[in-house]
Amino acid sequence: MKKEKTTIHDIARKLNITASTVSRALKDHPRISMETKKAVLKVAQKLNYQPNHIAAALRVGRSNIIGIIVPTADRSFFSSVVRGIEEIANQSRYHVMICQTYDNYEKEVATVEALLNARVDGIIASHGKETLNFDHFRKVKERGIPLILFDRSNDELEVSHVVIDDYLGGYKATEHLIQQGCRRIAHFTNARKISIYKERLRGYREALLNYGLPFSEELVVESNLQLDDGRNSMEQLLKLKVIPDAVFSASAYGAMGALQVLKEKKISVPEQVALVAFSNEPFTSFTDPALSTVDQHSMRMGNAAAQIFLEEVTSENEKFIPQKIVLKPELIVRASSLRKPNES
Amino acid sequence: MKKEKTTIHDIARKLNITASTVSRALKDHPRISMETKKAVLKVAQKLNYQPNHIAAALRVGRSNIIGIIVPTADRSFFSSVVRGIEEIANQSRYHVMICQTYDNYEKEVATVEALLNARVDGIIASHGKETLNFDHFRKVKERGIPLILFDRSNDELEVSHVVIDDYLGGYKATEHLIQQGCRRIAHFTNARKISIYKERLRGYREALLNYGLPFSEELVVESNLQLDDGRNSMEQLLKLKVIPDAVFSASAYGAMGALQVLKEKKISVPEQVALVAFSNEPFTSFTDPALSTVDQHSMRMGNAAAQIFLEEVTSENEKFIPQKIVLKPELIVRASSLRKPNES
DNA sequence: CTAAAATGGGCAATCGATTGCATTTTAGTG
DNA sequence: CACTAAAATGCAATCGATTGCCCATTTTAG
Repeated sequence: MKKEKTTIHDIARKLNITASTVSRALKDHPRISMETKKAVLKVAQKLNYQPNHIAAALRVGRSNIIGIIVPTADRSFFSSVVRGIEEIANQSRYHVMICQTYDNYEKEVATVEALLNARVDGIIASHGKETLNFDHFRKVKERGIPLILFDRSNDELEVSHVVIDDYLGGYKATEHLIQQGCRRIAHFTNARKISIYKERLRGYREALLNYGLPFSEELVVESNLQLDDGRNSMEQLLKLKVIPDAVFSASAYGAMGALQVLKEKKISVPEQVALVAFSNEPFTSFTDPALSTVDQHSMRMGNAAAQIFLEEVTSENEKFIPQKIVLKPELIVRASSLRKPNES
Repeated sequence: MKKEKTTIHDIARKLNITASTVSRALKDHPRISMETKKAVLKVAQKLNYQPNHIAAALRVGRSNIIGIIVPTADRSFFSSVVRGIEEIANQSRYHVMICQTYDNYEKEVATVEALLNARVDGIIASHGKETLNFDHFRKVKERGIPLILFDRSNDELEVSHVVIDDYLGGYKATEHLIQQGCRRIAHFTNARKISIYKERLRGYREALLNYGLPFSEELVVESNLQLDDGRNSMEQLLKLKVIPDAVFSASAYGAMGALQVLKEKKISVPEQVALVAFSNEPFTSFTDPALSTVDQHSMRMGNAAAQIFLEEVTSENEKFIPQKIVLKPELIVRASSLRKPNES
């Protein structure tokens, strides 16, 4: 394999000018004549010149890469956020580098380290469920590089973040169930008390309260919210003296598990037990009945995060005041919670 | 924001030695005494030294980054492959940079360019559906950097690739349906004739032939294989004088669309129409009935691709002979095609 | 017709780590 | 104690692009 690497020096030599001129010509610097620019461009073309961004990055101290850290890229929510980020970032000639932590704390710390060493210009992250210690993120700020958290976030950290109003989402979901006539609504929440789940729970609780319904501990089931957890939680609920007439799950997978169990036991959904889930994953519209969900406007979340990054990176020198953007979630009503079709 | 950047020179100064020694000490070079190494490590720690990989990359000409190009990261198949790649790559201190093309040709070309300029050490890619011209990939090889294609690939290109035996997958799926008693099996294929779909179709055809069933053009429906396409294709099939008693869809989403239509029309699955789909996306086990699928061993595919990369990158100088790895797909039988439960 | 301004480029340092080769230090041997 | 091999470290060039500052022509203005 021949790796004929063309550099600006090669171009310069060919034209009997210096590398500086070539560099400027390529960047359309005003101090270079049209003639020279054209000549340079032509030779660059002929020699198949490819700029070495590494060299440039070293010199100017910027890599034009945004590091993105997500627990996993295969959840529609996260990949949509990434897409939202790319949409904005690409317009400003930034590229993204996506890293997955698989919700593993060590891997998350290592990833931050790696991105820092790769000299990314900023990091947009959603931390894992295990993450309780945020020193690694603090380090990012100390190094003076923009950090934006999304979805899952942490208030102690003085960084920008864009989240959705989990409280409102929880409230809306619960209120909807109440309006559908449900009176004994259960809730699946995460055992790990990260804020998004606490907020969803709070919304659930407030809604009950507002509508004069009792809040009952036995109806709140903690788990990891995966499919099997949802199954177990549902089975647990079915053992109660009085079973619930609705379940609001803080995750789509959890709701899916519940749905499976209900179908296996021939309990009709939504007539006997109505279901609403957080996270509008695509598969939720494929189930039978289709799951009502709380949509998180993931794409918009990515847009917002990227936008903040751009602002933050340009206002570099001055002290940037961390921004906090809270998006409103949207309730998407599908068959799993629709008891009165006319009200839709 | 203070960006106190510690370099090896700072460490050197502190210890009255040279940067070379520090560099070697940090890399555990045998020519450096234990004492010095310890001292360097200590100071590095104290000064919170973070190596600048960009500088190193410029010098040694390697970035230790593998670029991954996928149409979209939010399909379970692709994200599993990525995970498989990471698994292997991380062990050898490589990081991955995931880029999505959204099946857009221009974006794919631009992405290759960007990765090349970012000086990645290798590219592992699955090209988009639109891609017919492979010059951008050819360029990668010309630059002497390893390129491995997976899943979707192209024979003209003399590069390594790891694919599954789409033919076998198509054959197995069809054979299974025949064994379940189906005699009039339809097939959803992609309108764009990329090889994976051609192979699946070929497998379907061979199976019919082998079992003495007629191949009928009217039973092969071309589309883009998304959810709505599946719906349309199914509706089209239902208009035939004699409707099929099974559908083998080349994509999971296509099968999902068909399933929806069948349920809406109260046509029982699998009794009246059995279904099998390619791609074992997680949601396929959530549907009702659960979809039988052909699993592509995505994680293993990623492992293999990364493995090839490593081999290729180490045998750098000698001419590397492109490897071709073909994985065997696995048929996962679920309710959507199980007419005789006992045979499972 | 001349000084000042504009125009077009060149020089050389720089970014931070790496590495072949040279040099110094240490240890070992007779 | 001198001498040499081995061990430990220093020197300086290098990777490729960028950029502040300086220099030489031209052009413009007065």
